Amino acid sequence: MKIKYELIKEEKNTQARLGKIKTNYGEYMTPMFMPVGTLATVKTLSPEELKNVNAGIILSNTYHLSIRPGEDVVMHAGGLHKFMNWNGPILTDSGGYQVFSLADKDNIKEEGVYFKNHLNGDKLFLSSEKSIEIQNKLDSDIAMSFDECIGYPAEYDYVKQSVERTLRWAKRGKDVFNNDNQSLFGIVQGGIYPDLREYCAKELVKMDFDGYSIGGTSVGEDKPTMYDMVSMSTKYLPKDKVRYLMGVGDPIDIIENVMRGVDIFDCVSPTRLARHGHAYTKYGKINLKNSKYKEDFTPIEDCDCYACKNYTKSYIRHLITSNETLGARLLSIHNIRFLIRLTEDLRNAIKNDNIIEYKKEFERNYYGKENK
RNA sequence: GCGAGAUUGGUGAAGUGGUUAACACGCCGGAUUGUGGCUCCGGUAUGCGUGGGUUCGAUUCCCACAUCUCGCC
Repeated sequence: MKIKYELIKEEKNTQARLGKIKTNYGEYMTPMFMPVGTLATVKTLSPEELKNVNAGIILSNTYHLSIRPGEDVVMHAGGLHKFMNWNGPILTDSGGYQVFSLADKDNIKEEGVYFKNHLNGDKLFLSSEKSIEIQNKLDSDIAMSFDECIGYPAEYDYVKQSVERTLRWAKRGKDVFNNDNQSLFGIVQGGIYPDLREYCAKELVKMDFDGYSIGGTSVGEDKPTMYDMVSMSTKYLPKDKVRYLMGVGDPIDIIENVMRGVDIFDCVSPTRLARHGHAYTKYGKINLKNSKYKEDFTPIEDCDCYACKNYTKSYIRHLITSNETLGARLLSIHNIRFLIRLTEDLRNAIKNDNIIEYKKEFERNYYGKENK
């Protein structure tokens, strides 16, 4: 089936929305946070551990899986869910972000993008049609259109022609898309330019996608600019479809963008920060590698996750500084749980129409002096 | 006991009669937003075994002492 979004409630004072999405693998409330599992694994976590932090949809990647093990391997395994033993919904990114992070601008052509395989240097080609075909074989629940994620700063003229091309790619992908068991999202680009965001969003809506993403943010711009980019995108998206802000993020960014009408987020931060020894806490991000935690025999914080229920900062610090994988795993569990719990709290705030107060309180703690 | 060589941060070490004593590791911090776990960026010896001497100036040259290593008795 296609995913279905049901708008349950709009918050009184902001554009925040409480919703529910129905998928092939159950129903989930939004706003929600999707852990990133690029290579068919949320790094260091087992599916059981993901369930235990109350994860809903997880994200995986077309480009990476196509290189290794190859989409045919995944297909022969019976699809991504069976392959990785995840019986929840999966969204696959199209490889569009890799256009931004891995390809040379000169290699972005109308027909598609020429990459150098980041593992062995092999020449690779990814196009709108090919991305859809791969995602089809991977058998994700939600596929993304192939787009160009534009960096910042970018000249108006470049962004304009890039948006036009992204729209043509979206159309081409949709034309070859033929799978009643998978949904397809369009991606709003347009950089920092309001008229291009508007144009892109409206054109995508005309094509009638199953959901809409906002891309091209968090690529070097400052926070107010990023929030504006989101506002000028959600403004033109239909209320009866889900909105997904790609690659964000940071706890404060999640709150800010929920207030701008975003339903779904994903970000590598919780797991990447974990691998580098950082933990989110109510009182801000902490670095467990700091020597002050050497003999801190208390949990990371008052939290319901497995790491906080069973381990101390001192022990996790020891694991991280010793490069033991359990350290990264415990911190990943905590950080993902932190962001998922944040979205749970935001859902309550929407129900109670007090999201502005919630944000103020959150920021007071997060940026406060306590525990620093 | 005699002879030779050595002694520079937490570690391995480079180096020079004249501004801030190289580099690496470690350590101490920081970064990380549609994932390369890679990585990146800062900081880290007021000091060159100890005490004298030569010199305008010594970690560098000279002397004594201490300690270490290797050889000989």
